[in-house]
Amino acid sequence: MSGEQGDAALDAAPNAAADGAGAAADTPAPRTTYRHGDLRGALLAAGIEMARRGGPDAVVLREATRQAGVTPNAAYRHFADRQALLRAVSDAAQGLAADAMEAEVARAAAASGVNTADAARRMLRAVGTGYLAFARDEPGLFRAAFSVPDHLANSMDAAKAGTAGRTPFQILSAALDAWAAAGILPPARRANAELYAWSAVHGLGMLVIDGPLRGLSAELVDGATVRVLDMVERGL
Amino acid sequence: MSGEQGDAALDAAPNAAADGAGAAADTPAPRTTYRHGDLRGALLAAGIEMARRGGPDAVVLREATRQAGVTPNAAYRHFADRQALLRAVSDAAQGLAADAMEAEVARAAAASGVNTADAARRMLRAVGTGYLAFARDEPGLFRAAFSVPDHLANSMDAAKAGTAGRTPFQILSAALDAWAAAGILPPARRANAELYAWSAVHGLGMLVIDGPLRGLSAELVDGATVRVLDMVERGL
DNA sequence: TGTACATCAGTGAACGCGCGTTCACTGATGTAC
DNA sequence: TGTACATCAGTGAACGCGCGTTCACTGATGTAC
Repeated sequence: MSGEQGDAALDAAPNAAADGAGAAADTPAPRTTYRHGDLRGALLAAGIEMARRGGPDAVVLREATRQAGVTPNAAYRHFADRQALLRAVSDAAQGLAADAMEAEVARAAAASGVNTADAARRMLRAVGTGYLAFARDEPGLFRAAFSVPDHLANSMDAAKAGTAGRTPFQILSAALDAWAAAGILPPARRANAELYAWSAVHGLGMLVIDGPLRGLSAELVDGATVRVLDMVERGL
Repeated sequence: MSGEQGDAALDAAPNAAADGAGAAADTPAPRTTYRHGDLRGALLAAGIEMARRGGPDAVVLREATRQAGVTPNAAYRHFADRQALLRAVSDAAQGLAADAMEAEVARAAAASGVNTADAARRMLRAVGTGYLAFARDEPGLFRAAFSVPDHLANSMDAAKAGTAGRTPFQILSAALDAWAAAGILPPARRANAELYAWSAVHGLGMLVIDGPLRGLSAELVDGATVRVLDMVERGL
């Protein structure tokens, strides 16, 4: 399940995944070879692109094969069914979210001073900022990553099971560990703190891209981002 | 748009909407009269029931007419198209969410003492608790209420426009007004406070019913609810 | 170095399905005179 | 009080669509000898 996160689509920078994983992605340029070469990658890339444009519901198996220049049923050599493709897309989208978060964390780390507590606080804010930047920049992928019904294990179980990989949940956990290490989060409050912090930023993201606050002005969303992070910082 | 909130389905208690608004709802009991009597209500009730079971995507026009014991195109006498039905369902679901929140608020008010600040705090917690109870009890309706893409105006604009009706947003606003009145929320912080509080509870709801924290144990969710509300209370 | 053969990625055609929506219509209703 | 008629809620049939999935197949690959 999250083992699929190691795919080519994920190792590249956020945008590279869509326009180049494998061979022919969106252009149905007729193959010259009988074998496709990287059909799985092409289907995944097409799926990611569809999710980008329309969220998880827009991921259509047949359309993915069309974009890959292949017969519909060829997909079944690589994915058991549509659900399986969707899960792979969701995992990839989570990986892209993680990219965005890590990029923000790296930026914050570069600007940080020596004070550990300060650095920890900055890191957590960066995690939230990156998460929300991803939600706003890529609402379709955001929903594909974090709103896929019957996607198997939940993040906490996966993390406990020790599944490797740099998931959004694990990045958040690391930031909270840093808080604990810096002494600004008492051990008693460390437990499940992921849930509370995540809830706040996730809620803002969903309300703004898909919910009753859709269409809120960019300024208000910017302000809300800062204020929600303030609230988390004070409230933890 | 939110003018549709005055429908019969909404004036009743949460569950009454589904099993009794209009005449024949889920049982396709053959009509005796040529006219249906309350086809609009029956279609809406059927739509609500479908949303309850499977969220907004499960709202199917044809199925609604089937449940109402009517020809597919008869629906077009009452709804311009599927979107219009979905919007009505979404409005109704928001009304049911408001019911759940108000019920919780009433309970809290009954238990409150004389201290205004305390009462305001309790009220806000009740708003959040009711909201999350609704999310957990009726995940399908919750998503129909708060996750319908291209549902027209956003809640803030609707509230500013003075649209009447007791929407979740307005209930939350009232609770925050009570905070301001009680002097526990400085005027400078009152602005847009809805966004921050709503984000936190909405995020928890979405993560838990539809997101990567799906399947979290009830105990953990209970605990998270309390802690998220603590966080909001401290953080505002 | 050459050949037989197992493997399996992709083909081609078709399936059943259910959807939203449109057409020209018919039947019951209730209002005007 | 009775009748003509406009209104409009519902019928019946059909449309085009695109989906996911299955079937029996064929063609290229690469490995074993």
